Amino acid sequence: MQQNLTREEKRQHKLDVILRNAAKAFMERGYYKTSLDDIARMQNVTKPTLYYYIKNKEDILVKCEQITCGKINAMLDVVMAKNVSGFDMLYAFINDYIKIITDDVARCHVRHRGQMEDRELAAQSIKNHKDIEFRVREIIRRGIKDGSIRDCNSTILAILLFDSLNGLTSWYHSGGKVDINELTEEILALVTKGVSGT
Amino acid sequence: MQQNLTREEKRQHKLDVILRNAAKAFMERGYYKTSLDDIARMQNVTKPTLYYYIKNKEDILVKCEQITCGKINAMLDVVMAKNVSGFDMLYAFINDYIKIITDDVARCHVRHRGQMEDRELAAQSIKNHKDIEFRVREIIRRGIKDGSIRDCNSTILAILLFDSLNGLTSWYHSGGKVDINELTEEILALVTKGVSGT
DNA sequence: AAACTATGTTACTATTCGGTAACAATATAA
DNA sequence: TTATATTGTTACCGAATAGTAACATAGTTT
Repeated sequence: MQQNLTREEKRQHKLDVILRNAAKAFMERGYYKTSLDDIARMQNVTKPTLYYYIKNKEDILVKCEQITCGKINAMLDVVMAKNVSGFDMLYAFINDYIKIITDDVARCHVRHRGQMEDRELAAQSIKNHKDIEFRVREIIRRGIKDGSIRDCNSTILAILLFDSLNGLTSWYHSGGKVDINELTEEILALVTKGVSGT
Repeated sequence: MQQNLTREEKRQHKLDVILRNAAKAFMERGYYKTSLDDIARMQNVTKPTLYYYIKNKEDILVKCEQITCGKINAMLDVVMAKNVSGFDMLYAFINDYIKIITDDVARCHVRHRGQMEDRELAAQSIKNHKDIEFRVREIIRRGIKDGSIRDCNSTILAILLFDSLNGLTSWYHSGGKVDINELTEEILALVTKGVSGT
């Protein structure tokens, strides 16, 4: 029992390392320019070993997605349960979302979302994101209803919001020059007030 | 002479068709999942024929970029020459930018910018975008100076702006459900006023 | 018409890479 | 200790595909 758990934990940990390294490489060199041999080398193992942890190359993307969507939905559960205005919910969501997606695994997911070659997997991937988008739209609708958010097309706003936040993944990476707190401040100010001068 | 021109025009036209078809395919199936044979088939020619018009596969991306950046810079020349406030310039830029990038060749450029395998080409590609970003930052700085734009970090604002606008390329395509004018309206309202309720 | 140039084809090469079969070693359990 | 499950390796296959060489044909010029 104790041994089984330890073994299972070791296994889980190795999978995490694989995903993290693969995600990082996919972001730096691109999915197709990163071979499974490359990824295996990072772990100091050989390619067939990877197949003990993943089903195939695409499965790496799927697993990155599951982890990331799980985090986002859990965060949304918390945020949407609060008894605050729609605007405050949206504010909290943006704040937390930035923290979640500035991570290699999440960045990898955002960049490759819906691009699996397997039709079913791609469809599922798109659905996962649509579900999240729908929940944010619900937040926006509540905000419009309670007057805390300007009356606008909630669908377009939700998409635009995700576009700008997800855009971060292509240039922001922890350890860079821009401080995440300043970045978050600027984004929240921009989303809240827009660019107009006083 | 007349014939030479016609021949040159025909050549240019064929290149345009190749770029347009390739760009569309790259957006739908992805760069690596679209083979040169696929692209050739769309023109009803064979792969080697393509090499009469392009240097290699990456050259398609380079040419899409040249066309698109050319358009954007020409537009910026016009917009920045106007004798109006920084805010009005930014407004005009956004309006025109949306029209430019909702086109397959431009979308292809945005999606593959800086991802060439050739180091030099990738560097040049990034520089091309940075130059444009710098010009927009200049617009923002002018707006902050003349008070028409809220005091903010112009670098971050420029990046965020491009992120949200470029994000359009991954979901908006002419002929879809969303009307480009309504989309533009919503974006301009969002950028201008933000999401806050009155 | 003849010479030349532009445009296109068929057939091939070289390489990369995802995935697998067969086998080896190590750890755990009985 | 012996049997079993887990984790890893070496060596290989098959398919895809970017790019090229050699050859064919149509259009243009003189």
